[in-house]
Amino acid sequence: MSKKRLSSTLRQQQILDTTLEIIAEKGVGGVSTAEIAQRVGIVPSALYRHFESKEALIDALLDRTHMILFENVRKMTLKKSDPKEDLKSLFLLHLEFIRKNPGMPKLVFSDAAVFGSPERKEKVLSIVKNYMNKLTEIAEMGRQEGNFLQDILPEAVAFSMVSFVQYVGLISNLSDGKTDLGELAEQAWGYIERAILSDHDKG
Amino acid sequence: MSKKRLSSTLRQQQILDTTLEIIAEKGVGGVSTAEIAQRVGIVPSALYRHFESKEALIDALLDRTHMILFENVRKMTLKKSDPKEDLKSLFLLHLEFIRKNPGMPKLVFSDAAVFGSPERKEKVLSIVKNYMNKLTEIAEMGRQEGNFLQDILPEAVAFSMVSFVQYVGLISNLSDGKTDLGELAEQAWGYIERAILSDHDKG
DNA sequence: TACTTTTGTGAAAGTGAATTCACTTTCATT
DNA sequence: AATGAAAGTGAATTCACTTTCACAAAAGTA
Repeated sequence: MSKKRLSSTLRQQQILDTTLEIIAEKGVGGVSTAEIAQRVGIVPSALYRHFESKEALIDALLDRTHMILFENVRKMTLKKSDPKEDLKSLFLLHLEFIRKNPGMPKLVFSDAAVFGSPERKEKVLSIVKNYMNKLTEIAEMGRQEGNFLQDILPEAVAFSMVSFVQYVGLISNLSDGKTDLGELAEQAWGYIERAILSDHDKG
Repeated sequence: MSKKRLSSTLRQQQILDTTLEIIAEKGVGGVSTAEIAQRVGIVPSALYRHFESKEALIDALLDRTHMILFENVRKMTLKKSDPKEDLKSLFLLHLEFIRKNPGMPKLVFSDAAVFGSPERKEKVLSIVKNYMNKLTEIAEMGRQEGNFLQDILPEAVAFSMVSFVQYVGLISNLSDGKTDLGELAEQAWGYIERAILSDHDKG
């Protein structure tokens, strides 16, 4: 009933936000125009003033997610103090991010992404690759600048991070938040650390 | 047209096989009674002679998958010759298995599993836990019997294996089989190996 | 062969969801 | 205030499913 009118650009962002929220709760498959509209406070058909179709909406969300993700990872840098702690804090930043934005990994790793149209898959693949490249780059920088990380495998950092996100996502979804993410992360980090850090970095 | 009648137990297995095939291609969300029936060579409504509903069919498939997976992992054992090679061959067995049964990880890690009913999630969680426990057990045995694997972290093996499956699955799906799984596995193994094997095992 | 049970068929009913469209309301601009 | 464009509404449409049901055909059994 609230005849609040919003400019299209604002409404669009609001719709995308809401959709990501629903994805966080129910996954991409759980998204319906009816629910988006209801949460936004408009009627389903009104969505079509802002997006051509539901698929286009998801694509737009993917694009926006790509940007945000890229922005976020761009800001991450190693502080080259204690390289080991540094790397760990990178992981924790990561964890913090997916905690605050639980919809993003669920969108990127969703069935809709994996089994979508070729264009959709292309899009998702480029997100993942881009992301991993950026992470690899960070690790590479850390290796060059720090005098401790000589034996690091930059690709291993990227690989581990992505695996990490997937794994944490899986477990926390399945166990309905009953699992302590912090603890899970600590544990996972323990394994990952060994893969990333070289012998003399460990002791 | 083919008025071939099959006993229910046979038909049931055939239906489950076909469904898993479709899942491998299109994901759980891509499964329809129409397509199952068509591939099996019967009419959609005939499916209801064998399963109460489509959901029940997926549940049955999950149960069967649980059994097969458990059987498979039960057969895996370390041969305690060269522990490093041994562990690697365990990974390769694993890879081989998911290559031959691409539907299984896609079913277990699907949105339908992750966002399904509480019972469904319970079921999937027990599959994953069971599986990881078994893997942990194997690694533990390897550590006790072999005289090289003293510094192994059994849980790290399980963790790495699951991450591995997820990661390989993701990349191979997204890149449409254009990625060489063998190569990807080699690379991933390189990272994982470092996480699992202790210092003196590496050299 | 006759009878019963089981499996398969085809049409139809029921569902839920995306999308279209003619119409209305709001807002900015003049 | 008048006008036009943009945003919102509600009803209707379409579509792809799943599921039900009465009937037919096959297999098993006596």
